[in-house]
Amino acid sequence: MNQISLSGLPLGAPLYQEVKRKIMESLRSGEWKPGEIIPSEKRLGERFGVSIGTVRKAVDELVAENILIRHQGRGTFVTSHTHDRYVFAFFHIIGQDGHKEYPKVELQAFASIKADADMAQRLGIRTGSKLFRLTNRLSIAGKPLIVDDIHVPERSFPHLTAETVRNRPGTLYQLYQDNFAVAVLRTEERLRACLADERLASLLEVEVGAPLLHIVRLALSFNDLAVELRHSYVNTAHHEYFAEEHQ
Amino acid sequence: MNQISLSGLPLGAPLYQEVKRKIMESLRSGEWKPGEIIPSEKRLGERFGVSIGTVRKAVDELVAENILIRHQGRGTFVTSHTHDRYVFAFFHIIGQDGHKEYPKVELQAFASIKADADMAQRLGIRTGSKLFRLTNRLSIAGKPLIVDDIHVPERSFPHLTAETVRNRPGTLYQLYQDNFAVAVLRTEERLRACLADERLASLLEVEVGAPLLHIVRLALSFNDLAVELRHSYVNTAHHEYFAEEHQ
DNA sequence: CAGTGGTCTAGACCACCCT
DNA sequence: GGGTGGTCTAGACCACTGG
Repeated sequence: MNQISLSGLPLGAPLYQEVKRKIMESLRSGEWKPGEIIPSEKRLGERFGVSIGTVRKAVDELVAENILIRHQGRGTFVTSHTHDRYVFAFFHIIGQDGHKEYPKVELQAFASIKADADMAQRLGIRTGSKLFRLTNRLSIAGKPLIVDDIHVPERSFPHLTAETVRNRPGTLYQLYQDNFAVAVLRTEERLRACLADERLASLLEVEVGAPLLHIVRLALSFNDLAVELRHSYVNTAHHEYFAEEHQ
Repeated sequence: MNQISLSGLPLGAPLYQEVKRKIMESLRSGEWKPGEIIPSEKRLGERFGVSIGTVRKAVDELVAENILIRHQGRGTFVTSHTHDRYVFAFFHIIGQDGHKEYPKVELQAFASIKADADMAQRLGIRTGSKLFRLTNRLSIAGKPLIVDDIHVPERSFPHLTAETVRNRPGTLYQLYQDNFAVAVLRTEERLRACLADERLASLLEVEVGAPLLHIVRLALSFNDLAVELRHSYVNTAHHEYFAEEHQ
């Protein structure tokens, strides 16, 4: 059996992994916040007692994971959720021409509910825990395109209200980040085809029984903590879900 | 306007990019074939007249792109399509339990056709060019799961026959690689929901009008050369398409 | 101009694999 | 043991940014 140190890294782990872990710890603790600059590589090397090359290797990995961003001549910054970034990273729906356009969002419903077994299992919480449930309708060019049923644990988003959601300046993930210090770093999506029921048909202005793309998205933060469970129903008559695989 | 050198890289490009380009050129030319070992980093440094660190940076990127694989103590190897690799990299369908199982494949049809405008545009060839069209049916536990309509340019796969396809030892991508020196490096997939027509209903043993996941996959090789266009129709009653996004 | 990240070098030492 | 990739260092120089 492998020995594991308190940090969660194997004993004798590379120095740069230790540095990376320490940087992530500072990010998680809020020492450096989204959008802010972090110390220069030289200073980080001094702080952790390693050479610049070792800091670079740690930062390289965090940049590859889109947690940090380097700007030559300016410095290294903590990645921040912005509208453009959201559209680039997490919004996978494109038009038939391959063009990506972010839709207009209308909040349809906001409620406090209790997690059923499926939700609880996916979110890693106890069945019966309190959740907020939001329903959004997304439209492009005035035509409904997507219905999102979004579930977030109340515990992570205390005192969230429909007004807060409705009046947010940017995307929902920006709201999570700015108002609740919850950083969405990664998503897992599971897709299937389904048929529109009456509610979806009405919201999406399609016939009952029309084919829809059903996406179950789990959004994760540091340490793979699940922060949001989202069911999206997409009318793919004139739009598609795009995915790329680099072997 | 930026100046571009003959190699396609901007003038004054980093040395390691030039090294990377030269390594890829050797891969494309077949100097090092899939599964084979390439020269050690020390030898590559001597060959290209750069330090080991620079070679490492070039190889790092090719490893990140899954074109090369490093094995500590053994050497660096050209990535080869194997069954496991295919399942890991390109087969995105998982069971409801999250388990990935590769299906049994039956060739249903094999024909020579001419590219229509849509196929030609996606494959980057002329309308009317000759294509092979293969139809596969994939089943798990004896139940039909996926129908694949596969189109490849005859030019890239001379003298391909149904027998060659039927008697291949591994996956289709292994056949491309081993018999035609065509390496699939990357795929782009576009997903939508559709309804089963009579042919699909019959092949997948579902009702006409059942919802299916329709995947249009474009497989690409070096220089983003399109090598295969594949329409997959998936019965997602008990399986899902899985995608992950790292912010 | 000073400070930052980006590139490149040269070499040391380690862990690992094969023979 | 000899060769390989993996880590780490120390320093030089370049390109870019901002004041």
